[in-house]
Amino acid sequence: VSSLQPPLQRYIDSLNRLSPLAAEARAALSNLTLRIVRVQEGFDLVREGDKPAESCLVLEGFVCRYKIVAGGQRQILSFHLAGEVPDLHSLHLERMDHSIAAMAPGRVAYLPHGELIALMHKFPEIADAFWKATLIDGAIFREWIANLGRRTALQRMAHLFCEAFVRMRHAGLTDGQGFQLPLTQASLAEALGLSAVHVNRTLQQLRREGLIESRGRFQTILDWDRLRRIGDFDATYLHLGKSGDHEA
Amino acid sequence: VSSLQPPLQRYIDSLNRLSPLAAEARAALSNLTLRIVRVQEGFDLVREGDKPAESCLVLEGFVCRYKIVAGGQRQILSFHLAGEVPDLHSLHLERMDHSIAAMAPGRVAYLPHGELIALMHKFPEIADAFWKATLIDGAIFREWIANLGRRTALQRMAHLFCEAFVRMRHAGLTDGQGFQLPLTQASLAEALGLSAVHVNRTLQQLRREGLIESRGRFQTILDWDRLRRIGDFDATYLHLGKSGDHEA
DNA sequence: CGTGTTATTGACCAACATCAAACTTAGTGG
DNA sequence: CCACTAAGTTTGATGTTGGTCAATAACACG
Repeated sequence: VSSLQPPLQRYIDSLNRLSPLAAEARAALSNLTLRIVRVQEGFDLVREGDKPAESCLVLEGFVCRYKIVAGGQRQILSFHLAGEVPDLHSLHLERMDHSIAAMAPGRVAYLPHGELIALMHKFPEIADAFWKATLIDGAIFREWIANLGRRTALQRMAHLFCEAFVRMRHAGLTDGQGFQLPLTQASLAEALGLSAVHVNRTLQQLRREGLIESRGRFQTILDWDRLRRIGDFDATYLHLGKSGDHEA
Repeated sequence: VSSLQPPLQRYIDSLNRLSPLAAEARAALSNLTLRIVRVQEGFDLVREGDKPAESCLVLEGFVCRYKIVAGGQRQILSFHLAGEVPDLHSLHLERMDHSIAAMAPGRVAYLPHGELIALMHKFPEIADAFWKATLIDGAIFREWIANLGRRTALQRMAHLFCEAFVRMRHAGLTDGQGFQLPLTQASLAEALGLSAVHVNRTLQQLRREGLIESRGRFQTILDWDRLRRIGDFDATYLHLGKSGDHEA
């Protein structure tokens, strides 16, 4: 429907970094049919139990995957920026085992599975890149398991800020040491396995210690090196290539 | 090197269930070169930081993936039975972001990446099955994130027992409601993000309430239905096909 | 300006960790 | 077959982290 969606271009570039794509492959990707939807904060792009026939590319905004557990509480599983496809796995896994929600107003493009599959058959490099993208997803999940299982609140939060910063910087969404994190403290709590109150206190501690600064939802990292050490953060698991680490 | 390794056969069967394989594809898989290694408990099959040129198939025993965090503590990320390949992802992710260790004496077969890649080129169904296997891995990680983030010690443990039981039953490793779980309470603690002492107490609670029975490392599930409810367990995420749920 | 959401604070509580010791079990060598 | 040992399990006492509840303050938006 549309050409020249910059986030689609970013997605193609990121695939190309994972597995070099021929020019025709890139062209074919940029001609995918996009069903574009504008989303409000809180809108579920996909729901647990669905059997989707499309995957979604985030065009604008900020998206998370989550599960609801017994007591009705929510656990956030991952965050996704513009230019990412959070549910590529639904190509192969019929039924969604979690939901995907917008954390901020934005736009997403649904990509038909049929076309994606056709592209993979035609261009094996695309299949490789898709697979590799889902593997990196898995690597991030593993790091989150370690984060939730073995780190204190302060460490977890520091780690999350490090991951957010590195990923946003890689996507060109940072402004120096600052970046927009469109999350309420309650959502942060759902990602970190903490209560909202404790998130508030932990955040204050990070600020008190001069590690970060918050101006509304805009966060600035004041002492990257110490933040990284506290959060026990090592960007290897993001598999971003050379730019894995960071100089303040 | 060897023919007729039953665990290899089981692995091929499980791939075949994920994506139907032609007879020649199955034959080709069964002719893979196997570098068989006998492992002691505690042995690292693969180490974080490695750039492996092989993936490993568990032939016998019980294996886990883990990460070491800042304080030197270990977080277990997943368990793997005989007939599973815990590090298929290393086909595409150059550097290991975690380690894999034997939790019990056993045997593993290392499969050369080169041969696996050749098979994927020759038989696209194999590539599909491999990919899908790694996606299921990811689904299990997601459930573990929810488990660690939002459930109490008792719920987590119940959930882990449910997952272990269902997976083992699916692999034909159960004896009625019983199964061998070759884990110390300390390892259980490393999987559940708890202390060993608290694992002990929680285990006692499960026993006191008539949910499970432990005879050494042999566990018997006494009240599946209640255990499942307590652990908030729904086998969908295991993507095992029809036999997802269970009748006591 | 209201009005609803989000952030912050305080008081109190529960879950789980830590430490240290005793007890049990499974191996091992004599 | 027994004694010895090391690993794993169990227990008790105590400490800490983080949760819960409830109220207030700060924003954001129409």
